[in-house]
Amino acid sequence: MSKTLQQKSTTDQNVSVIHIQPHTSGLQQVPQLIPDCSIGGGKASPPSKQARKNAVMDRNSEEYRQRRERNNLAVKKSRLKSKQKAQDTLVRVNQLKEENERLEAKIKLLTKELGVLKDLFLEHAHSLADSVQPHSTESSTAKQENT
Amino acid sequence: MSKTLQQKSTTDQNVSVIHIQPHTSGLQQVPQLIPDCSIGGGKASPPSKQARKNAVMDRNSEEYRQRRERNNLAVKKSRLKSKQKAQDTLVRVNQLKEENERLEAKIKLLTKELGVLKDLFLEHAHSLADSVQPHSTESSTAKQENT
DNA sequence: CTGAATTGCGCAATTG
DNA sequence: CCAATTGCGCAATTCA
Repeated sequence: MSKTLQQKSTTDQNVSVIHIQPHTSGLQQVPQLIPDCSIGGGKASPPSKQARKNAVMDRNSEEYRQRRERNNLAVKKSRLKSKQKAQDTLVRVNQLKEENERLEAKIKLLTKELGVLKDLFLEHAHSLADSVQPHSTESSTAKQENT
Repeated sequence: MSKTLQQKSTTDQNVSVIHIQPHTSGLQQVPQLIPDCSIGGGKASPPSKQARKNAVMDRNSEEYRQRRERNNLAVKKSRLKSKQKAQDTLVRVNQLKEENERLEAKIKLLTKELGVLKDLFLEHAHSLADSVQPHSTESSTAKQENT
């Protein structure tokens, strides 16, 4: 029942993996290094970031580590958010359930009240009928149920 | 808005990572190899599975690979289940919302009916009052609201 | 103890 | 380019 019993070191650095060839294995051979796609082309390649992406990017590169760390942070954030939302949904379900019970109770009450009033009405009707024609006790015993 | 555009290779094998020191880095130095904790001790170590666990377990070991594969499968299964449940919860929310609307509509209807009947009653009451004492039109105009 | 199920985490590909 | 998502595998734990 423990939820938070994992805490490697927060600052990563303990993973020390060496993804030889991370993913790209039998799918899309990433060009190991692209000399210079646009030598005298358009606007002169800004720094040289495009190269890094295609050149497997050193896993020791500071650039790389910074990116990874930022992404890890983003991932954590995203997952937290996701879990929060899920929990909120569960709460919502409970609220709706309660609301439902309240409504059903109210319906029950209203239905009961309605029944009482209708009965009273029938009695009155009978009284009136009796006072007009003191011998009719059969055609007015029907009741209505609303769905 | 595309959801499923990731498909490395399903059969793994493309990861080819080499977690030098997987997790245990600054937490609990796993003894690289335990000679024989209980040499002439208790009951003689059964087979040799205990060793494997403490001995970092070769990442090339078939034992290891099989375990990993099974776990990966279990993980996938578990996550699928988890997502399914989340989705079901969302569906549940919608069902409850609809149910709520139905109930509220019904309440509205019942309330209206009740109002009509009550009005009829008041009229009758007035009629009766008029026929008995033709000059009392103030003490019976109150209405009741149920909460 | 054993194997399946969960869970936190980091990686990489995508998406926005 | 950057942050947010998402599928995935690893390892530690928890369950059964």
